[in-house]
Amino acid sequence: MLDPDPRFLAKLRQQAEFTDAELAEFLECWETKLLRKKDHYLRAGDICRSTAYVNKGCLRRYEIGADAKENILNFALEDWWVGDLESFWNQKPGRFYIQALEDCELLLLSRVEFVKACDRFPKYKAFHDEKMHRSYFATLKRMTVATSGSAEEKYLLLAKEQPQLFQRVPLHYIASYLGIEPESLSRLRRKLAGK
Amino acid sequence: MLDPDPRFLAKLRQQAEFTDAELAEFLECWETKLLRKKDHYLRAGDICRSTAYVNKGCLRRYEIGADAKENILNFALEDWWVGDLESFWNQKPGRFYIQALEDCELLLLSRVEFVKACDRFPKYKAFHDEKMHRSYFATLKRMTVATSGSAEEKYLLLAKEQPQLFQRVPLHYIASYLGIEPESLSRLRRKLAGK
DNA sequence: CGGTTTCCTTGATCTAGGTTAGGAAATACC
DNA sequence: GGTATTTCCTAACCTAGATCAAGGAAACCG
Repeated sequence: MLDPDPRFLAKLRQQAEFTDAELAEFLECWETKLLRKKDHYLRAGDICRSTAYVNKGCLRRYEIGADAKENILNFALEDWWVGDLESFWNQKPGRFYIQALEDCELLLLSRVEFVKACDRFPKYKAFHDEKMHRSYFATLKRMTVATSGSAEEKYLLLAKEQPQLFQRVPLHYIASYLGIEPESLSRLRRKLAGK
Repeated sequence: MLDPDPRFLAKLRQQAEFTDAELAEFLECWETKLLRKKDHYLRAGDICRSTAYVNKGCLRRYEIGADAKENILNFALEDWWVGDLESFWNQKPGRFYIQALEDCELLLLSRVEFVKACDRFPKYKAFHDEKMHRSYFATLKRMTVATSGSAEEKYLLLAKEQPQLFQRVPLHYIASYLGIEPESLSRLRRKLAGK
């Protein structure tokens, strides 16, 4: 049934300090969700009703700006968490889209089960809070990168930090993530290749 | 001695649900810190050892990028909180500078007292967590604004949302916040004034 | 009070990246 | 197997904002 990535279990054992017995009980609350390429896990206006772990596949999170352009905030590969934490937190409609770029397998814990689990396993609540903090700090760092420096710097940084993305994500999505047009990315790559 | 803004007390009473007796005890742990214009409350490399409330004055939070340029992340007026949450959280050196733009009066709760207070008043811990979440969600929103749209759009948005800033903060700092050069801001304002 | 910063503006020039308009290779679809 | 769509690239031109250079006004300081 549920067939979690070993890293999923390792995290719960190490970071949330679950025992094997607790883990077995906890996993009962989770369910598997399959997404076909291009399916959306979440759309703007939806309320995020579960926390999700990427067991298999690759997704992108984006929003649509006032100018009707898609603006990619991040990609999620295996062993990442996806969702709209704000919407999940306050159960109000969010503004993000989360879409599968490949066929995906997500592990879901519904909001209801999440609340129960936080109650039953305080260690899990602490684990989730910690995740939220890390996510906050990562966003702050990302903001620094996004607002300062040239497209070239941002490209080189991404190439260094997440080279796997280039094997799995079309370049025009990478361009959107970098905040430039596909044409500019193409030019940039040609320039860098010629060096 | 401690002479908090009424809004400071109101927040603790309403959001943290402190009783008057608890409040009196809690306030004992706080201290006042005065900053002269241009003094720094925090510098890159410092460990943030207190959580601070702006009782009076105006500050800017900025970082210095790889290109040695100052990059302003936000301003803080009265009734805002300032600090480096990441550094305060994990007690490691941070990368932000926080500087007084006017003579300021801050109310500080040291890290040590903070930990005690979280223990003694779980409601305060919840209040602080909630603040942290709001701060996270605000950063996410700010990221959207910062990475999409023209300088003009960002300027008009700021003028609408924080008009008080223009009375108290030099324009070249506003320019830095908007991610443009002072010259560009000057030209932009002339263009808008002529309309 | 005069001198030095700090702050704002203006003009001329430059450039990264946007825009527009193709067109070819790779994939998916019937 | 052939058509349609998606993905990726190229080239010519354009624009927002950076950069460089200069000057003036206000605030601050001895």
